[in-house]
Amino acid sequence: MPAAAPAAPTPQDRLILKLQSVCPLSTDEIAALQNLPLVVTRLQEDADVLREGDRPTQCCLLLEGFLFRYKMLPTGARQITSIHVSGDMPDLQTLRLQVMDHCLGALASSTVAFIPHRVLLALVAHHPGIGAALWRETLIDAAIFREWVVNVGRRSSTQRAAHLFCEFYAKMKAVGLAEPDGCVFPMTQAELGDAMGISGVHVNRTLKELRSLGLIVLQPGRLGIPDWEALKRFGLFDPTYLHMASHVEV
Amino acid sequence: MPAAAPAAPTPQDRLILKLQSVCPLSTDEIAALQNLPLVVTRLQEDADVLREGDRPTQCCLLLEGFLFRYKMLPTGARQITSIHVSGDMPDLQTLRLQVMDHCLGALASSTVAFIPHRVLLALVAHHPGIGAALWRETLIDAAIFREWVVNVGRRSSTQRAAHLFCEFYAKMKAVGLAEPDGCVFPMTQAELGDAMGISGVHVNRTLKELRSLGLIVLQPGRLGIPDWEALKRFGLFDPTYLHMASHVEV
DNA sequence: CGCATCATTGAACAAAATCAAGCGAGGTGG
DNA sequence: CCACCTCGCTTGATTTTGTTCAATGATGCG
Repeated sequence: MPAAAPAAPTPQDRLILKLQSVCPLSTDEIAALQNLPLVVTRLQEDADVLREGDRPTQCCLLLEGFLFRYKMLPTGARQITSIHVSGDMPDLQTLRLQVMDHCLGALASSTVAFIPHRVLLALVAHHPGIGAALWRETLIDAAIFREWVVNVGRRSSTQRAAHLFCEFYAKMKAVGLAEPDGCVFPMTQAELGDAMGISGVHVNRTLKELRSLGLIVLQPGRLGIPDWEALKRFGLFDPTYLHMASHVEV
Repeated sequence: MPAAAPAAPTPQDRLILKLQSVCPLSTDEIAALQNLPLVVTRLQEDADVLREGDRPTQCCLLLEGFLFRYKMLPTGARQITSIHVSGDMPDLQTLRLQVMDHCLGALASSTVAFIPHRVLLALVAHHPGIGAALWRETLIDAAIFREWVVNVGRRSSTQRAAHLFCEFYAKMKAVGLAEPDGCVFPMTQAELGDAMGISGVHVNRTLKELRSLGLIVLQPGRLGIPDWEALKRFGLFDPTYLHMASHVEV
């Protein structure tokens, strides 16, 4: 038997941390979450977790990697509607909305933990605080969608890209996955285009401009941010809509 | 004392109807809703119910008229993110998100009923079914935001307008406010532009084209839809994302 | 090495913004 | 009553932004 290592953070711990960053939890509630039965699964890059029309019976908690939500148009065009990092539960809404109106896929190879609806519903029924925290999670999701409508509808392509990078970096920082001058970044230019509502070619020119302004250093797999304040200013980024706990700094 | 008229529908009734269209309610829960204390208020056109940064202590139920949510950019540009009809609670998220990250205004003169957070929170605590229904309401809200991201990001301006009209008509129909060939329509062309992420001038040309295709008949205050199926087809409108009760037909 | 994917660039074209002007209905005050 | 004003709608001309098509690098991997 191996010697007891310093307690590795379990998937449950990650969920507890996430919910506590949103609402305080009681000892009882924490204990209940500790005992949550989870099925941990590995996802290939580009694999779909859920497709439009699916009626899932479980929710997933993203442990490692990146997921994203998107819709396909009959024309073949794709619009990405959100990007998710560790700790997110991107299909939490299926607890109350039976049928998926969009797809959920893996932007990079990722690890997720599945929790049956049955278990989550029981948890919410017995622990109102957890229910409140989960509800709040979905409301923050909605706030981010609103901001994306603004981003796609009313910002220039350079501001749009800057704003997207700001949001991504802020989310990464909030879960401790960012360095002071950048973070991992999993999106290709084509994917960025589908997220910003512009063509891939135009993404390239847009990034070129941001680069020439010294606002970003984009290498495959990594987003470098030499001057965070400057990027925020340029993208007119106001993190209020992320509704982060007051102790998280952006 | 006036003779008892045939029971006029109270604001409470409207809320019950709305929630029942989303989740079945128990007799107990219906009784609790019947006794909800409400403050009915009249709003002028263009009046704001809430502004960015506000920390409201009540939610509003739209009884009559039209509200809309929007964000102002530092540049002065505006993006409308949703349009609301009778029965909607467009600030329900304030129950769990203390600070407003956007504005809520009246598109036309309207009547709303205010319910204190305190009362709603007690209701949710004692009646899980009502909590589930309210949560679901906010999730449908989020689903509509997702569709707006797609609309603004990936549809041509004509499809975009057609899709917006489809959504509006479907929502009006669901609350019994539509005729077979159209409905009241409260938006000016400038407001349409701010909802679709295009300029006012371009809205005009877009509408001209939809009109010339025989898809809409737009008079001030009214949206005429000569051929609903044709409009749906043109706007690639799939109402799944509205998550309406199965008995509502679109 | 050869293939696949992603990034990059140029050129022609299309969509939409901007600027500018005019029209028409409704409301107000002299 | 009518001149006048405002607001919303409409249209043309010009410029900007972004798309599409096409081709070329770069990189990594079996």
